[in-house]
Amino acid sequence: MAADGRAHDDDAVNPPRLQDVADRAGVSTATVSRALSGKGHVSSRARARVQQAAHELGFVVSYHASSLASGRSRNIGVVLPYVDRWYFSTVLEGVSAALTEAGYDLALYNFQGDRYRETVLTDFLLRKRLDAAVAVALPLDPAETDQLLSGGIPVVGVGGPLTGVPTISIDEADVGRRATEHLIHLGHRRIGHLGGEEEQPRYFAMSSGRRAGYEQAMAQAGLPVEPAWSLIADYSFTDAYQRVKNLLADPADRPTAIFSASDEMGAGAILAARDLGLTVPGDLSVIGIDAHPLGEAFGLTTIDQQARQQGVRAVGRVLEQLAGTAGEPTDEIIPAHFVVRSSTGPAPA
Amino acid sequence: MAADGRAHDDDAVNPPRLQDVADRAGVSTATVSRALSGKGHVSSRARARVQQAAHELGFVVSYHASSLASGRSRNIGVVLPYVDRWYFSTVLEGVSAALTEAGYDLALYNFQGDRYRETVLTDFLLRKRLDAAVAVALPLDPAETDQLLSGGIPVVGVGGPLTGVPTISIDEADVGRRATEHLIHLGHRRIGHLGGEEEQPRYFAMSSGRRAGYEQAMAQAGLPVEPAWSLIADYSFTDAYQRVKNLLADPADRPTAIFSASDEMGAGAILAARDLGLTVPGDLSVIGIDAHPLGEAFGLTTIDQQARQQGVRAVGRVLEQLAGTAGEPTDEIIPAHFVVRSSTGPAPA
DNA sequence: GTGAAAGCGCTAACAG
DNA sequence: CTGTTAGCGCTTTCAC
Repeated sequence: MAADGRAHDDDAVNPPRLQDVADRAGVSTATVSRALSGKGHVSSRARARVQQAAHELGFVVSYHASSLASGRSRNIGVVLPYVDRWYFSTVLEGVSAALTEAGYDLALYNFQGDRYRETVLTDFLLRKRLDAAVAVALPLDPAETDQLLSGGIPVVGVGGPLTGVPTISIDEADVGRRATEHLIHLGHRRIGHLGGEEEQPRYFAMSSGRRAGYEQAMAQAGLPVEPAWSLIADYSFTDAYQRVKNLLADPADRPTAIFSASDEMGAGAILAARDLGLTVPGDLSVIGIDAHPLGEAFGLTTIDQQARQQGVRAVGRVLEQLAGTAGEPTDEIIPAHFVVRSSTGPAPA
Repeated sequence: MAADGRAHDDDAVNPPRLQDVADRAGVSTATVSRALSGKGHVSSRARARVQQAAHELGFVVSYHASSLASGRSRNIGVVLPYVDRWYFSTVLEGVSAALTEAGYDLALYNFQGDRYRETVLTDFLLRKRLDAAVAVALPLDPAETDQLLSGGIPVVGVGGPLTGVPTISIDEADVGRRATEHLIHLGHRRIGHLGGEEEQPRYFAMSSGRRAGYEQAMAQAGLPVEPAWSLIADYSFTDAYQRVKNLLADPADRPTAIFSASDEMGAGAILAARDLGLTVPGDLSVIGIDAHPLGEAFGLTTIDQQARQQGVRAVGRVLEQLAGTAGEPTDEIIPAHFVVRSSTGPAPA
């Protein structure tokens, strides 16, 4: 048993407990707890012995026990309707990064459209294993919000209207207005809009803000909003491609520019135009919102909404609340910047 | 206080405990526990009273306490290198769905490339709050695998080589071979390949399997593998677009078909071809792998690798292991099917 | 079928 | 600065 590469002969069965570390370091469990958590005063000598012992034993605290005793779990829930769509997975990436950095675990709750909306809200979220929650683009109704809040934990929203909860987002209307004005300043007067699915208003309330900005800019410039040029797609490349292709099919009556509420749809619009033999931006200008990586190859002009950063900030806010250093529970606007590429240009003569 | 819409006047402060339910139902906490968990025998009368009381109190078990006492947490970890790339987010969606369905919580551990590889493996995964783990496309080295396994919990791999752990995946080489043969049977002899980044072999070992299948098919058909036509991209649309554009720029020496290891890259290749005035499939045929939604609008022929289903199956396997009903810890191959669209056609004369 | 009681492993007063 | 001592809320033998 001496030739064995592994350490001791008693390290097999049960994982070491706090008591084991205490015994080995010759102190009490209370001291071990303090030394390891950094809370409370411990002599540097004792601390060293404890750390040494803990290391030798390969000790790691049991989170269940720790959580039960302390009431805190270093675990934060992230609730979202989708996980396989660009905006959501990008926000998730940001949330995940910030949480890992802060030493928190991340519990993922995915509605999957509406499939588990009810289940997640009632069964999962309330098991009191969360210190806080981040809700991504979830326009919950008042009852549902109450439900979410009834856990008594801090909740921060991202990218969607969530009344009663501090929210991180871009200024949807402002972004819509600026995108439209960009086209107007290029001389376009026949400007169409590609917006999000209205049949899923619970999730895509954001698209209505962008549309509002578009209409506002058009009105301000004295330009008509042509209903036939207001397309509704499901935020996907393919759906936008198809709809825009239909829109552009009639040479006699089509816009010279399109403001798309998302880059994926914007890219689809560009492909549709090309497939009809139109040039971009010669015959049609397109601007999107997102800074989706796909836009690069299409030369898509866009407004970066910093999705990842939205997630990072949400975690920042949540941690502030947990630390008790939070200020007013105000909403926070993430700045959005233009990324001008080659899909927008002067209106054709 | 009677006009208050809410129930009792004592429901404010602390959440109800098992003891509260027991008191109200007139039984012991042991009976409540049995009745609510369904384990052990309880008279139907007692069960009814308990459920009634629990419902009235709005009782929900504390998972921390439950986990500490039972050693099980109904919480499963998912470890992956990215969360904002198609394959990973799609697998995650499948895992998430299956887990929610089974009543398990999902703890997300995201390496973010290599950024938190170490941290996740050492700090997070070992806190013993997981019943099992699913590792997605993580070619860990033996030491890391040991680390992952040292928690003593079942681990199932998805889509990547993970020696010592049962893995769910497609047959990479077979898929690469079939895709290539599809092109060969269409009469193509000048066939290029668009593969994954070799500089990230830890994650994209899968691409080497597809490449191997390609080379195998080419050899079997007596066709040469032209090194200049073997492109390496980073799995992104934009990078593929750029590289393929460069490849196709020389009319004198270019392939008539490309087998792309992913749909995103395949779509990028199609756009590149079009931007050079080439027609697809007239001048160039392209086939990808994935069934990525983006492929539809491009008419991209592909092989569906059922990414979501891979995630679902992984959960199935994990639950089997947890239930003790698992068979041999064998690897499992997910069938992959052709989805023929318009990007592949007869080789030009 | 049901209750009593002993923990699960850790934290947090409270003394000292 | 450190040890003692209660629990945290639930599960689970072990008797009855």
